[in-house]
Amino acid sequence: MGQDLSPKQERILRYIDQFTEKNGFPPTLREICRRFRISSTNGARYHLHKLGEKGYLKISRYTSRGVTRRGSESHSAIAQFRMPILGRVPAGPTDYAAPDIREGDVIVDPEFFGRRSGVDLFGLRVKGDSMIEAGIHSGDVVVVHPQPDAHDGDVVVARMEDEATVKTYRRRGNQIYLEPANPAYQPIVINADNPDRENVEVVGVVVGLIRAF
Amino acid sequence: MGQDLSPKQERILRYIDQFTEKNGFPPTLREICRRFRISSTNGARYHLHKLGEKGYLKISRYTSRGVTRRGSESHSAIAQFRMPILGRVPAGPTDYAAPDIREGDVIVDPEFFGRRSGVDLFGLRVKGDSMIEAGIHSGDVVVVHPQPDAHDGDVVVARMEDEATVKTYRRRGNQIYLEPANPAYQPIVINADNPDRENVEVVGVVVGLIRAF
DNA sequence: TATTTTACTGACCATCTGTTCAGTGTCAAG
DNA sequence: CTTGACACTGAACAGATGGTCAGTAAAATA
Repeated sequence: MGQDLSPKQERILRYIDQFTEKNGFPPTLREICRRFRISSTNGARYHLHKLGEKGYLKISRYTSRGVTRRGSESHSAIAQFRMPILGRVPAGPTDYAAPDIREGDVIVDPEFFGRRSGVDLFGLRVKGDSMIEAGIHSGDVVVVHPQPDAHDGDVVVARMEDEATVKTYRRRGNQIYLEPANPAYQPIVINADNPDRENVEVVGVVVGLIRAF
Repeated sequence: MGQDLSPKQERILRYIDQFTEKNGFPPTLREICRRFRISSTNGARYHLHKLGEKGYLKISRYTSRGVTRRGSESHSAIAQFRMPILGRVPAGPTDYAAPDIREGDVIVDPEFFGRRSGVDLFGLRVKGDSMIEAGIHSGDVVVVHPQPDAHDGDVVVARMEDEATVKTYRRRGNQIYLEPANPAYQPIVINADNPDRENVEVVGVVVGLIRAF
């Protein structure tokens, strides 16, 4: 890939990268025109839409500066995200803003964990050895995407009463099992018809793990 | 710092972060107004200029979407480090630049792994299950600090012949053991007086681990 | 109690922005 | 010579955008 671009298109793409990196926002049509001595906005527009068709740019319609990088290299895009590490499970649905339970921050790369953006990810420090056979040890930080449901086999963070646990989510018929990866612990059963029972709630899905030795 | 902001100002700052992360460009005055139910652009403008004065935002005059983060970004720029992920152990001492074995990049936070700088860290994708009891699974990426020696108990990356393995480093008298964390595998013994023997070499110490689910 | 600060409203303006349309010159292939 | 793709020009337009001004209601401060 990259061979399907004309020299000018490649230069324009580079300019958009540079401009965005330098200013924090993409250029307007007219800013591109000035840079490349194109006297009509439609000239720049022509190239941007070509680049859009080829998958190198995303163009938001009727949106000023609505031209952003897409695709393979993904280098100069700001992939980093400052993720809060929490000591215990957050109270509200996604309201992890409470600073009293914030242990610190880590910079993570959402792309590594298969997400385009890291906006609502949070880290949770694991206590206990209930998931030791899944390679999740006490002291590890799991990267959590908050969501109230999960797929069969997902590793999830669940809240029971006031405690948080990391478990594997299993669905068998209308029964939901939260299975620990440790034979010393018992799985938790939730009736799918009435998930509120037993005061168990899926907080989110574990999308990653980081550990410091 | 951070205490000099009103709750609303903090929320607006968070919104700008989230919007920019999601869309690739900052919001307009009116987009901020809509989000916070402010009916006048001057209401949003008022807050943005407060945030600008306090150094949290840079505001480009007469520029659409000309509002960008300051401060937290420069803070995170120091901590962030783009670490190469390698598919196999590098050949030379710290010569991991060879692009043919570079699998990709991740952005990591060296501080999380207890290092002030991440300049020479590299990632290594683990194959095999020799360290499964230490919570290191096949497919995990270990964060390696290249160095030829280690302390007793360190998890290290060692090269034997052409293969790389992750092992626990143990020193007993003048004997060095590289112990797998899997009873199915045998420990490797190195004579401390002559480490070159048996063609075994410590490549570096594992300082961290990252895993995508 | 009086004054200042905070956080806006509402109206309006000049300019900026993306979009559209009807053409134009260049160049290579048929 | 003709056709068609490419890379534009030039003009016009509706709506979006940042900026300005005068005023206000509530809260904090003196």
